[in-house]
Amino acid sequence: MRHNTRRHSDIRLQKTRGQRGPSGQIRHVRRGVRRFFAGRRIRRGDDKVKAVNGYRLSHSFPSGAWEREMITHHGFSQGGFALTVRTRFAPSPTGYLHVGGARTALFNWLFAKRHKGKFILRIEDTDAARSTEESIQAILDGMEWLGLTWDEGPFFQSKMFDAYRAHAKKLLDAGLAYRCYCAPEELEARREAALKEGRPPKYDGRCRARTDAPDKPYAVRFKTPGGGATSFADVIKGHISFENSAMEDLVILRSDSTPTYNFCVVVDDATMGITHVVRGDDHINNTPKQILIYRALGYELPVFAHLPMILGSDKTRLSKRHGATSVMAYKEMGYLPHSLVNYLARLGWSHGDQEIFSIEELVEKFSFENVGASSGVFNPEKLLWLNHPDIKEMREEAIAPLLLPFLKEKGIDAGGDARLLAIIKTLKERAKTLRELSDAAEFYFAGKVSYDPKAAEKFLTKEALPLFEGLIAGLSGLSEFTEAKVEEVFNAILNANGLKLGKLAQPVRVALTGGTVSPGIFEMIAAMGKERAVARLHDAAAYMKKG
RNA sequence: GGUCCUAUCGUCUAGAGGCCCAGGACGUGGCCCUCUCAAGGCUAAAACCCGGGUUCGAAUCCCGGUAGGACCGCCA
Repeated sequence: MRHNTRRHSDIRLQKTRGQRGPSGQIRHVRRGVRRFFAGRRIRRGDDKVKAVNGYRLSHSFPSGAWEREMITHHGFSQGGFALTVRTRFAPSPTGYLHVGGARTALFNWLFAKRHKGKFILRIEDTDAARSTEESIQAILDGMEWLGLTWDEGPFFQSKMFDAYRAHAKKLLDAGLAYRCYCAPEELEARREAALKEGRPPKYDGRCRARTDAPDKPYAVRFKTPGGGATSFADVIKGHISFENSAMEDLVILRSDSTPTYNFCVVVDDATMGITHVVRGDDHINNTPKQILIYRALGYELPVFAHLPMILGSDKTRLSKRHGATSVMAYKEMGYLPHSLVNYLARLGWSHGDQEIFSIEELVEKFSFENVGASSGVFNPEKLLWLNHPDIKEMREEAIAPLLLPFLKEKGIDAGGDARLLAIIKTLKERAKTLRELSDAAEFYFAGKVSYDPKAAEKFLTKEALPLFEGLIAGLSGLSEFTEAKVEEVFNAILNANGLKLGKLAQPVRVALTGGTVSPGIFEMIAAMGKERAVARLHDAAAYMKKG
């Protein structure tokens, strides 16, 4: 049953368990539950009071608002002492860092930075068969390129098996878990049969009451409570509740005694002191299981924030079909890390009408309150649009080292070229990516210009020959080869012949670049340098005479 | 099939019961500027999933549909 929770805005948080803060110390802050509930369609049960992440929601707050930040910053105040926010990114090393993972990492990072907390990197490599060294490196590279530096780690789950086993033993000893001797093949057969008959494919718990201990390999299963519900207040999605009866007794230790995901996550997040678990909303269904384990282990719950997924253009989960999904692929396409970060931040999060943010602004303004609950489509065109101002506003000195590898791919070694900065200056305003910039720069370095046939036919005509001769003479005579001086030479010729700039600029453009598209004619000539410009004009003049 | 999540222009979003016959941005069309191409400026087309309810008043709150997505492993 759904409630109009907005009307019940007299809701407060009370501490019900844990040691983090005395009850009754909740400040009133203006931006409270109204928005939280308004946009989130929070559901609440019929009962007036619900336990939520160790707090209770109840209808008694006199000020009529609820401290939203209390959930967001859960664990903040402890008798006046600030506890630091600790977030983590926990990828499994089975491939490269993709944009979805990068966004999850970014939001974790942003939240930690925003609250001067710690951001932790943890590699979830319990599946030895699928985890690879290359993947680990690829993820690290991607994070580093994006500037998502971590304060602790990387930690590897594969090195912490003892801790998981110890925790499992604790549950076993407490009677909160049990040994399951069912063979995997047997379970698989039962699952298929259940699916076939339309029954939920849930483990029937047949080993739960077992008192014998056969000399067979066994898995350890967690005892899920048969009744009741497990609910939590997600900072992004609102109140979420699951019936315990729908959950099965999940395996926490495999028969080879390696731990499983849902168990490791809890043990790690709890022992690493993670205060805010920020991850994709594909984990929502895992959350109640994890909460149950937290409780069984006697650990305090973190705050959960489930980010909506990133979809492809056809609104299905983003995958290679939709184009590049690897973060490093964007580096290779000539994007700047800031653009990707800016784009990813804006995909799901917003701050009024603002589109462009510096990293500092992002850190300053980020809040889960402004993260939308619905999934978003990855739009490469908008990312491209964002990259443009980044390149435009970057100093030539900063662009140069990034551009060199792209030029090198074309066989151009511009490292020692004194003209490089001037060349970049002419190009950067009109390049959306570094790759585009390197493409556009190619003509500057070419040994000989090859003319686009159509352009040559239209512009490199006999009529233009006298103008070229005048230009060659004028440019050759310049002692100072600057943009302004070049322009003076042009103007003199234009005035003497009563022509508009277009009449001269286009033929010259073809002569110098081979095509009809280039930076402004004066800046381009100046950047090219006298020697090369004059030589190309000579070549063009010779071509005109022939043809 | 079960569970959970979600729903405003093609896309990202603003929206906190009246400031909304819905604002911004990308993309698209037009015009201006102009030595080409971009950029820039102006401008146009373009959305509240449907049905009930609450209310003097609903994009907004409630209920029900519908649609999309995710998850249902001894994967993570």
